[in-house]
Amino acid sequence: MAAASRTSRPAAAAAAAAEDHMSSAAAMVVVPTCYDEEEEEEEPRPPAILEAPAMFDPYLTRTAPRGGYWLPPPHHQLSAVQISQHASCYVPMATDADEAVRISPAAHQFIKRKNEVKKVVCIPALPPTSSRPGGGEVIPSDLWAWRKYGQKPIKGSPYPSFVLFCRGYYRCSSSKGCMARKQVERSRSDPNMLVITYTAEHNHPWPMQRNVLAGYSRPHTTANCKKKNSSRVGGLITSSSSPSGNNNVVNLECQQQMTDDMMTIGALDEEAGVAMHQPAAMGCNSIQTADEVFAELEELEPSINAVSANIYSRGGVSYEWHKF
DNA sequence: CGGATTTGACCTGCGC
DNA sequence: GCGCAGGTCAAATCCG
Repeated sequence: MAAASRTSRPAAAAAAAAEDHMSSAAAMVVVPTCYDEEEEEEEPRPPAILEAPAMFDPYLTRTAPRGGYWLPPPHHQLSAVQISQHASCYVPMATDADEAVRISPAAHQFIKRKNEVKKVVCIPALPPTSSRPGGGEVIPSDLWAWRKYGQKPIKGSPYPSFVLFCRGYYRCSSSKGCMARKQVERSRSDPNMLVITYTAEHNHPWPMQRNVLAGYSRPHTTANCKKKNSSRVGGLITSSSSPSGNNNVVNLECQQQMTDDMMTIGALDEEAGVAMHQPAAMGCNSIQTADEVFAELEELEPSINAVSANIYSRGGVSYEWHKF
């Protein structure tokens, strides 16, 4: 990225390398050490290990004290979460306290633009499975309704033309005038890691009824997927270098939407491990498994599959993380 | 008809 | 001032 290349700051220089290790945080909830401009040259503080509150919800604004870790309850450990209280924070690795995860250069640039309070959440993008088909309703942890208002390809991403590597922009639609926003993107090094950046605060109480989740609840039905396929295929690709018109891309897009939805409803809900596995509830019931998606994707972009092949295991329950 | 997504265009901040 | 990249807007379109 140009912004990264233009800066000689150690933070920016280490950002990419640090991202490479994010995947290893897959079973930990982390609240990072705040990183101030004046502390740039300091070593990362050794984090304190705390016990997460029983109702810990990464999608809300709870944070641990400076330099602390949240150790999630066992049933949360399927979904990795990293939270930073400010986007300018360094996020210490969950599995390696000696090594800090730096925010991406892009985020760093954004921080310098707007001195806003942000919260960064990283979770693995798990594919849904049919382990609980048509299962009971899972009350979402994140009751906010988000409306997507933009999407941009991420500069510096290995394949910016793929929706998989685009950044989505969402604003709160629960209440008009609410300035809360979030950005959703994939980690560059680990496409299965989703980085969510929350900006601003909600200026209204939680919507207490599920039917207000308009932003989330719009079903991504097969019809919607088909719609994308038939009338918006071109829109799925933001660059001419992509294999437009290929159904594989549509499937990938559909899967990412499902992943976004999982984040929106709160993948770290008390039933996190289960909630992630409801294709029927999520709509788009013709979704492929991640393996299938990436297997087909290999035909389009062999390198992408090389990155992704080690992301999921069957059923999306266990993970093995590799660095490329 | 209301509310959602999509996406090209436009605006803004930053480094050189 | 210029160019680049991120962020936002708004028209088009779709869906229940």
